[in-house]
Amino acid sequence: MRVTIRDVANAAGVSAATVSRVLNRPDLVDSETLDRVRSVMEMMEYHPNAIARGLSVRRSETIGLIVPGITDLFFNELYKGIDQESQRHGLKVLLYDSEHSRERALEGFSFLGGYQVAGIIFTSKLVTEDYDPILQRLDIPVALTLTQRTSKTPLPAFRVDDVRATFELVAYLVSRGHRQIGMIAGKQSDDSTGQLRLRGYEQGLQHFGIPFDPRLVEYGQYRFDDGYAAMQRLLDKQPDITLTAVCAAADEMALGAIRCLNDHGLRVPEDMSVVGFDDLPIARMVTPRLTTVAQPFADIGAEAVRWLVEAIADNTTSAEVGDYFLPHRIVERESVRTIM
Amino acid sequence: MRVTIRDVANAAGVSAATVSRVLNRPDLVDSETLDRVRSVMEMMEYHPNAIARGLSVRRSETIGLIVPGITDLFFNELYKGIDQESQRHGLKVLLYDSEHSRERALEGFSFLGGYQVAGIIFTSKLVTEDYDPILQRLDIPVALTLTQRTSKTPLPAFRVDDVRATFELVAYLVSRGHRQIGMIAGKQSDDSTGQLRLRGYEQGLQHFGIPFDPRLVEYGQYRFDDGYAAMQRLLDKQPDITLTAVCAAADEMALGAIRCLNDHGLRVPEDMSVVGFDDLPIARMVTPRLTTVAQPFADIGAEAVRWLVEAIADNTTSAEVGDYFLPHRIVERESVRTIM
DNA sequence: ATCCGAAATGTAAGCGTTGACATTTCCATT
DNA sequence: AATGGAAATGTCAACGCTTACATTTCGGAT
Repeated sequence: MRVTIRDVANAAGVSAATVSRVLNRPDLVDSETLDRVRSVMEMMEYHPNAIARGLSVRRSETIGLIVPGITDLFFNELYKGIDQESQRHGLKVLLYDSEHSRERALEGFSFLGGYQVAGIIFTSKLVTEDYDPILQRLDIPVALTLTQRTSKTPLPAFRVDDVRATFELVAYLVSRGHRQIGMIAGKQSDDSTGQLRLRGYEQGLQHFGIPFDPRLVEYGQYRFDDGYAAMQRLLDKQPDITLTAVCAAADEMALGAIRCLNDHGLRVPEDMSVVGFDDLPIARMVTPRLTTVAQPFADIGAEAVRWLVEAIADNTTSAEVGDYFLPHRIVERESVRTIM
Repeated sequence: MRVTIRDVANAAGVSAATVSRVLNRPDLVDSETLDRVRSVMEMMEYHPNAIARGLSVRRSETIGLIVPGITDLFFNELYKGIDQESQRHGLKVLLYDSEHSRERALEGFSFLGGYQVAGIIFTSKLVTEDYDPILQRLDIPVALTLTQRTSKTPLPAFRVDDVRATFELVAYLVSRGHRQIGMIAGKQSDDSTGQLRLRGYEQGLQHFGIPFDPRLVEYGQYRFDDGYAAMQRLLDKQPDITLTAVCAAADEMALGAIRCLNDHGLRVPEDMSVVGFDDLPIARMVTPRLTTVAQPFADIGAEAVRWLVEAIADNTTSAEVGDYFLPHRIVERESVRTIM
């Protein structure tokens, strides 16, 4: 049987309330008592029961995190940012993997609710209107990361400006002499991010007077194999179309595209330039090092936590709601060739 | 205010105990009552409070997971395996990142203890004797993954046979005509896995009558940059030593080594063969695809959970303790050249 | 010495569940 | 109709902690 607050109290010759106070409001207890109780705690190896505390104060010092998939390569950085910032505020994070399923994501909310989380960070490709009922009923703050809000419920969204970033990526390519630029975009139907990046691509072309050709864009679900397959389809359209560069909506897809090109005996960047999106840790590990736009995943996570902490403190379920754009950055490496 | 079990009870005209029973022992309640209570729950959107339940039954349906670092590339797979198997048993996993620090790892135990976890999966480079006091005092089962037990406390360890696997890797290299094989090993001092793999390397050489030359081995801490630096040191020793292949103790270090080689204008596998260890998802994404030994991370995690579940049920803190070797597998890809 | 307010500590109820035990209901026997 | 026992339900304390409120202690001002 673990040692409880009462055991400590008895051993120290005080009441449980006093022990509780040395834990939570040490300023309220006599310095002598404080020392005594503390040393007793030490001696007895007392560790407060977070569950009991949670029940008593009616909320745990915990925030929930719902992610679409643990194995998504961006997950690690995002989690790191969230975890570290949470710790700074004495919060614990409870993880929930929605496995890219809408139903599981929805379940996630009530699951986390059962754990009395003080707030929830939600990451997903998409937040649609079917979330509204749940969201509305939730009496704890929710922050979105890496997603655009599309539901009616006002929710803050922490992300980069995907349109702008992709626009700049195209501009970068153009500045290197490219005019025939393909796109491997995110699956449109179920994903707002994919749409935003595609729009950025279109705007980029338009801005430089390059006509948009739908044949130059293929779609995928952000994974390596999707990138590979999309590149393959692009290649199959030759010689109908010709490309000097491909812009992928995610690093993983960019790697897939590169692999596909390599398998066809094409070299990057000599024969084809490829850019990605995300700047995953692996982007700098591969050959050629991938030119891409960096998303500050850790900052995005940390920022979301900060917002949550504030919202929790204010007891508003919606502090300053809106889109919070975090700065992206084009990381120039080796996967783009300059055309004269 | 969330709806509680008593609210449901009132609304359904039964006692809280009955509601509790429909939740936990539906067989004990009249089918009519069952339906009624259930529909009331539905209607009121009742979600049981896991915290209160945990306090009442004196343990949460939760297991703790302590990992050395979230950003370690193998983490995702391991977590996935653990999470999925846990779910199957109605368990939730609570994550704790020790950030590669011994102190934090130790803290992890009491932290998780505070959450009344029913068991703990511990992953780390090293479990030394200083863990013993804590481990011994813990009244919940603990399973190790990816680590060898070095502490006195008997703990089950789920991992691959590192010695054997590295041995086979060397054998593979030899079968491809290599005799001058370098090694990028794990930092010896603080890491048993590193030692095991080095031993496998030595045994491999010995088995094939190749003299062991300490100048051919360099050390790193498993990260990309360590691999890069170690490869650099190896290269610097030329022409004192000559190498046709390098065996890295981790995929990430193998990638670092490859980058280093590339930066020196050397091609893999034409100029140098490289093998890794882990078979991370990225191993198949890079060019050349990395030949490596696959660790079944997900299975390792799942297996550990299964053991834990059993130990929890048996209420032994140590069911069948010992080393559980999971099958590894050499994955032959493109980073090794056959020498005639 | 006396009194007062502040400081320190104690008391006890309550957080939402569960589970041992007690009570009631119901049905099959007789 | 009476009875026994199983089935269904209810009562209440307990889980470990916090917190509002009550009580005691203390030090200074009178």
